[in-house]
Amino acid sequence: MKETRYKKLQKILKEQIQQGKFNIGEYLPSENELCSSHKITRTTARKALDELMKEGFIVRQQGKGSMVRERRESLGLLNVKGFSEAVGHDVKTIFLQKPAIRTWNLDLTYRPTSEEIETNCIHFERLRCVNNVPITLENNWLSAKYIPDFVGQDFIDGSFFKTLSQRYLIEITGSEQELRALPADEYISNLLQIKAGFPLLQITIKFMTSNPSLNIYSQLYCNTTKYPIGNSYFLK
Amino acid sequence: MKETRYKKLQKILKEQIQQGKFNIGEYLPSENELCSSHKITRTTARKALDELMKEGFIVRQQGKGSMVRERRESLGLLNVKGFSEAVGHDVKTIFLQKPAIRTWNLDLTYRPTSEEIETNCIHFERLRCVNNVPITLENNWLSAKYIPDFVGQDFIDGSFFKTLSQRYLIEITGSEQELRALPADEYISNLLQIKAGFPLLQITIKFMTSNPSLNIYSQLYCNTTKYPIGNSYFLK
DNA sequence: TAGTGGTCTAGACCACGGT
DNA sequence: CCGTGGTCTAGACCACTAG
Repeated sequence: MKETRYKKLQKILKEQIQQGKFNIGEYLPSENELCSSHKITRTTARKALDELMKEGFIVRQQGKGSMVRERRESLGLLNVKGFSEAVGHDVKTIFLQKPAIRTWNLDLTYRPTSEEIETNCIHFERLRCVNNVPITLENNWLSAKYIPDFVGQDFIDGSFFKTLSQRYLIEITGSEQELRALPADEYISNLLQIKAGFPLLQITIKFMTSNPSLNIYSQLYCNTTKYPIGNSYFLK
Repeated sequence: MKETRYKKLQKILKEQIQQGKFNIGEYLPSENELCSSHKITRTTARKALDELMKEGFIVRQQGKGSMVRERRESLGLLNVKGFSEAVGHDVKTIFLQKPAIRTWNLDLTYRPTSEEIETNCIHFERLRCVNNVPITLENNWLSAKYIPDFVGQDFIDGSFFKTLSQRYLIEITGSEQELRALPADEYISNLLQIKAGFPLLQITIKFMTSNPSLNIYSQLYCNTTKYPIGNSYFLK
């Protein structure tokens, strides 16, 4: 992905927020200050701030400035972020099935395109644990066509999305989700160490990527008792 | 709310999409065409298209154009849209408790600010039905301070958000949500005509508005068996 | 009144898609 | 090759906030 100027600034500011150089409630430098310190125009600086606002890092107010927001300590923005971005918890991942070529044997709301279904399918299954308690069961399917040599290799930093980005230059560009509350079946209740029939949040996701022919299909089952799924949304 | 140029264009295009002047899969006029036909610059035209993309109406692709997207026929984008925007269903709303001044007696994740808690609280409870089947129980709390004469009046077109917008010029600017799967308790299971213990999707929402001192606190219990909650998200 | 973010103009160059 | 959207510049005026 092209490293544009606004993305560079966005990344710098995000890291500074994450590293605590700007604490919650504090204000980022003003747009004009960012312009002169980074030798860019306001349009570019605003674009970076717009993106940070979309991601929920800041709120902006006319006449005041760009204030760092409290990002709720749920399991983070599940939308397009990876699980590993969840903060403040000891998060562990266990592969129940490592990535391998399998059939498009999925029972999902979002069906693969006919183009995809003619290709090989990569599938993997992971169990996500928080503080050593299994919280989420995750299944993923995607076409093998555009990601050669994907199976057998480890993920970069354990992150699927980072691997796609750094190794294949594929970025997530959007998602569609459907949410259901369902009783746990036998298989899942064993894995999540709960009683069968216990209510779980099922999240069915289709991730779109920068490659229009490549989508990622995921299905999650979440035990939301201790860690509800968080989500934030800002219009302007 | 100020009617800026990009908002005018955004509104025009959105209505044209909703009215079917541009069908799914078709392309909107190019940015340059919109510029000349509306006598604006590309910056302004792009801002309108950016907003439409954020709302999920279009996808844009370099070299091709802005294509009208299929908006899933679940129960719509529950994020910031009202329930009444759900399409393709016979939706009915029953007030269990009409808007009235009550106490801030809520058991929510998102707590009112200390500023809000010193004001009077308006509360109302609604049951939303699809095809005459009760699907969602909804509770809402908000400060009475900035919306004089709210109680006792009917909603415009039955829409709470439309009433806020048209009668008080208050717009929704963002939201935070938390999602949980929970077993139905006695009260809710009666209302939704399901067995006690049946899994429900609980959505706890804090809506932020254009008035920084006014937030809306909502809690929903959804029977997702027939109508899952939909949600889409696009980055650029 | 000074400084902030919100909107807007009139250009420019680039990367991508299809011809 | 041309038209598309993506990025960027260098300005301008406005509305809002706070001292």
